[in-house]
Amino acid sequence: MAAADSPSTKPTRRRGSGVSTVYETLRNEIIDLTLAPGTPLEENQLSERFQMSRTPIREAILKLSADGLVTTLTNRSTIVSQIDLMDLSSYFDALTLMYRVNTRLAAEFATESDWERLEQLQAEYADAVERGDALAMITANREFHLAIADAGGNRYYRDLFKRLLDEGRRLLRLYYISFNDQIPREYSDQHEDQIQAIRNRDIALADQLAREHADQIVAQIQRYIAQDRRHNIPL
Amino acid sequence: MAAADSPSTKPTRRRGSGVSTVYETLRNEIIDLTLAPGTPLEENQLSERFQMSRTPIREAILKLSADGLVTTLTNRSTIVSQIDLMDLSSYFDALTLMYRVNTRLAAEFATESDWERLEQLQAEYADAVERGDALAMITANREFHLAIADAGGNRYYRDLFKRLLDEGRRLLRLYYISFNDQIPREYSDQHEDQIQAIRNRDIALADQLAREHADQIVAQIQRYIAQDRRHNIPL
DNA sequence: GAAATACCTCATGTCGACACGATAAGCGTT
DNA sequence: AACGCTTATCGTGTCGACATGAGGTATTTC
Repeated sequence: MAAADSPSTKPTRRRGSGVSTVYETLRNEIIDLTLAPGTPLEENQLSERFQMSRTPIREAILKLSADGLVTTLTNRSTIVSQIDLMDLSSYFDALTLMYRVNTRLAAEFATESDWERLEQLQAEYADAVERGDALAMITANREFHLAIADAGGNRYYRDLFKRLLDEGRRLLRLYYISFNDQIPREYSDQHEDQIQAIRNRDIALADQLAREHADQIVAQIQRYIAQDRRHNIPL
Repeated sequence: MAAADSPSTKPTRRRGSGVSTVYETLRNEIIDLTLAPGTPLEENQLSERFQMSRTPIREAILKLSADGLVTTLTNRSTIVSQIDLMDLSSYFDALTLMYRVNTRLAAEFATESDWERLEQLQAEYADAVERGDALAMITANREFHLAIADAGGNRYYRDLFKRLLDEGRRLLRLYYISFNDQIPREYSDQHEDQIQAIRNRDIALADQLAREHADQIVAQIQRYIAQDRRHNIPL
């Protein structure tokens, strides 16, 4: 029964791997702006690209849809979700709040191993800053903040924070572009201060730092967008 | 081409309706505890029940999984998610915070039409309380609070709030059971006070009321669970 | 020449079937 | 009799094909 006649035609990836492969690949491409907002995702095309049937593709797209990363028009193609500038204030508001509550919880509940993980991730971040590697910065930054959320231990806050960081990674990209991929040293140092506050279980200070950190990022992005918009005003 | 030979064999629901039908049906059954936590969901069985292929079933289950309502074990059956009592404090914490921020935003930004909608929903809620109809209470209560979130206008807060209300509807069920499906009048009145605070744009008061409302529900559920647990202590 | 209409194209929604993995059962061995 | 191995069974993961509905296009009419 083992019709192993043509092993070449069967790369036979592991059984349940199809969906997650497609999901993670597309997710990264969307977040890194490799796939621009508005880009249509055709199942057939993806099917050919990933060398698998439409079924896993479909399920991956469904997951992306649940994450809000793609928008699916019924009976019509699904496209990469737009970054809508209308909701920016909502976004910044939520991001700031999640920064704060997660940092507060981390200051309250983080354990020694959490501290170590934070310092390790911060080291990676600092290294990326040193090298001027924007992609690495974004990744490390995300990991750093997610680690804070993990240390805080609230699943719901963590999930929303993750969503905000992911959905906003496209915005964050703007943030780094606005510095020409060179983050001033002081911004990186903010992370260090946060770690210290968390270690000292100084909830008030941690909250304050988180708030400042968020405000700073928000202000920077807003400045960039305002500037960018000026160029796009149609006359 | 129109092979309408056997119209009886083709009830032919509308094209894209399959997934959402299954999704909403199962979702309600899970939330109403008709499907107890741990119940396995077999695709074949559901396929037969809903009279459609496994594909739409599969996609519906995937959406439920994204909502955290079901847990899928790879290559193994998917089951209705457990209500894990470990995360209760996280849950209550997040619920309280979402109560507060959404109510604050509503107090700040709600328009006249929002007020009207709130009063209408509150009337429905009061009516359900009057009749002692627990299911209607839960539904109306959910609608009421979601309306507040809508009035607040922050998509991210709204979505998390919705998730909390849904995921917690199973818990909320306990809340109502603890009153024997009879909500004391004063709790219902809290809604009225909230509407007033929102209308008066009294953010501080709205926040205070939201906090008290949430605290109250949390305390009640915790009391119920503590009581319930005492019976289950194994010796 | 412009608008409305009918047709055509094509991506999605749905279907039935097959393959693989994992558990459960049956068998043989020590 | 207990343990390990082989085999049966079941459900998921994946596949290719068909049906359907929504745009786009060409044609026709005013």
